[in-house]
Amino acid sequence: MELRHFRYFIAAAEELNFRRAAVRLRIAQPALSVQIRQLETEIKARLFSREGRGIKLTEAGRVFLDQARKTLADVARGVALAQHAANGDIGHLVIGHNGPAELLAFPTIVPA
Amino acid sequence: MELRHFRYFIAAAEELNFRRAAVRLRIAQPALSVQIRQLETEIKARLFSREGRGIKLTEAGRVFLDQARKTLADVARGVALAQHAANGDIGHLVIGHNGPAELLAFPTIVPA
DNA sequence: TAAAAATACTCCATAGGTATTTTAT
DNA sequence: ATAAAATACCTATGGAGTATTTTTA
Repeated sequence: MELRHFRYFIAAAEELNFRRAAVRLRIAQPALSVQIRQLETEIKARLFSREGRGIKLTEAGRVFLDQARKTLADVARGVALAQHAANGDIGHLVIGHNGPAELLAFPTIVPA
Repeated sequence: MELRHFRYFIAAAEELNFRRAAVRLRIAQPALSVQIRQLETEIKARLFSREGRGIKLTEAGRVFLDQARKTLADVARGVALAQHAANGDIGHLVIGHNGPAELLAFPTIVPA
C-alpha cells in the first residue's frame, strides 16, 4: 500500500466516477481501476460497489475515506514541520492564563 | 512521496545506520540511501547528518519521525476500521455514568 | 443501447541489485 | 585502515497507456 492508493481513492470517492476521477488525477481510467482494486485486495474490504453504471461508497469506503484524508493531512503536516525545523523554527511558545485579567502583567524590558 | 519513504525513514531513524536499516527492510543499502535522499529532496529538508561513520537525526528529522509514525499509525487504523466496517461492525457504543453507583441499574431481558 | 468499469496487452519509468568509490574516523 | 554512505551502472517489476470487452441501467 502506498500514498498513491490513498490519493486515487479519495479522488474516486469524491467524484463517485472512475472516469472523471482519472481525468482529475491525469491518468487513464484503467490505471485507476487497477489501483483501486489492488487497494481493496490489500485491505481485504470492498470500498466501492460497482453498479455497472457508476459506483457507490460502501460503509467500509466511508470510514476509509475519513482515515485516508487524515493520513494525507498528516503527511502534509510532517513536511511542513520538517521544513520549519530545517529553517531554525523549532516550535511555538503558547502562553495561557486562566485567572482574572487584572492579575495579568506583561514583562517589561528595563533599559540598562 | 510514498509510504515507502516513511517506512524506510523510520527504520533508518531507529537504527541510525543505513546498512542495518537496509537489512531490517530486506533491501540493499544503496537502495535505502537513494530513497532517503529522494525524500530529503522532495521535502526540501535534510533529515540526517552524514558523518562518514554513521548518521545522526537533524532537528527536522526528529519532528518528521514523529509525524511519520503518526502517519503509519493512521494507515493501520484506516485498514482496521475498513475491515471492521466490511464485517458489519459499524462502531462501538460507549455508555458513561457520572452519578452514584447505587442509581445504576442494568436493563433486564423480560421473557415474553 | 449507451455510459461506465473491467480486462488484455504492451511499454517504459524507476525501485532495487551488484560493484565500486568516496568519506570521515 | 576501516566501516559506513554515496555513486555508477544494470536489471526487472509494476504503473500506466491504448484497445477492447463486459456490465447494467
